[in-house]
Amino acid sequence: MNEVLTRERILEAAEQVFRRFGPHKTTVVDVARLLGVSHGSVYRHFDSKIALRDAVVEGWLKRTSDPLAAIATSGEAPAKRLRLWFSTLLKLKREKVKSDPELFSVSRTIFAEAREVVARHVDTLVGQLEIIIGDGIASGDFRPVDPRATAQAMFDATARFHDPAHGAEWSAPDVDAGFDRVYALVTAGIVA
Amino acid sequence: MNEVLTRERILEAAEQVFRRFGPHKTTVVDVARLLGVSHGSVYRHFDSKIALRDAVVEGWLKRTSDPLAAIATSGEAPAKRLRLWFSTLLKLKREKVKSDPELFSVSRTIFAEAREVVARHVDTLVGQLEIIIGDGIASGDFRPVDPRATAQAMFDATARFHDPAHGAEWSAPDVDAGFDRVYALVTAGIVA
DNA sequence: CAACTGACAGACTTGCAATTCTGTCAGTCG
DNA sequence: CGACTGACAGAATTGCAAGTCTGTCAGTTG
Repeated sequence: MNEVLTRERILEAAEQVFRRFGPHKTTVVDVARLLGVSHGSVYRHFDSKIALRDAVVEGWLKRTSDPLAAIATSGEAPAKRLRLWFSTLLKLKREKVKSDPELFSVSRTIFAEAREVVARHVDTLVGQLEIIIGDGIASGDFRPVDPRATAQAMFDATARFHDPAHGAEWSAPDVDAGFDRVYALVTAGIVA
Repeated sequence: MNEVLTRERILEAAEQVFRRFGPHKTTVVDVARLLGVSHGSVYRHFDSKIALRDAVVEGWLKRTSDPLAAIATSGEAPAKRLRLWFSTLLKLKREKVKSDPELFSVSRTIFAEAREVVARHVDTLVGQLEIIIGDGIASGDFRPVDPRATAQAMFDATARFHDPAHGAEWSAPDVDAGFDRVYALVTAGIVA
């Protein structure tokens, strides 16, 4: 209340309110109220409600990409690292559906609206895959494929198992078997 | 008007009205009116509006699976046949989004609500892929993989390019390149 | 008597008045 | 003078009254 109003404090409050009321019900006035300021003050730090929402989504997505970055740049053998990267991605995504299915289903809409932020996130993830594949080629574990194109293709090929658009299918009992089949197929194409 | 009222005539009329007013706006009374009967008569042939809608969608999906069946059982070389099958699948799906986005969007709703119709359709398609892959193994063009599991994996791996949940992404300019990358990756794993 | 109608109850949808929200900006405060 | 407020216009959303639809069934028709 009596501290300086910063971008960070607003983001923190916004996330708290998003979580409580859901992103669509949340108003700028709600966020301002939690901070004990008028909503006009929020507009000194964010150009629009959309800018604020995008910033919150960005932070939220970062919580997925950061642990994956650690895996991508670890010293683990590329084949093992690749498998761990994917299983962690699926684990993180599924935890999100389970822990808050309501927020997850709303997040699908939010993602569709915040295309740019999500595109950047996907780019980050594909970049991480590219590093693993590049390392695998260098070590001779993978065939000399184009790392960027292959990273993109692997990400797209596994979309059914990590894209929020398919979230409803993840509770089926045979999803794990389905992913294993796809993973076996796509890695069959790159292992030396 | 003066002919006997059959399931087929109702389906025909229903499809016509669906196409004209959009499936959400269409009422059972609209369908009955086009046939010159009361809506009560429609209920002699279909248990509910949902049953009628499902039957219409079933016929619609058949228009995708029938031409694909012809390709799957053609005498073409398996590798070429596989490629043709997929490019036809994508072409048909994209035509549907373009020519009738309203009807297309309802099929998305049906995915969540009445899974049975769609599940049967997907089973049919995977079965067709299985035939092509089986033929390819017999001819020595493909490695001796499990045809059913591989068919399922190929279908899942290409979901982003044919699953209605991703329909909005198909208008992007780089989708074709994206599909080519994924196709190259998954076939790299099976060609002998 | 089989094929059909149309009135009906309750579920669902629509339109729109009332309310609430966003984004601005002239004005206050320390 | 820079951080902040709050009244305001127009956009967006909500709630709910009025209207429409689904599914049924007793009654009509050829």
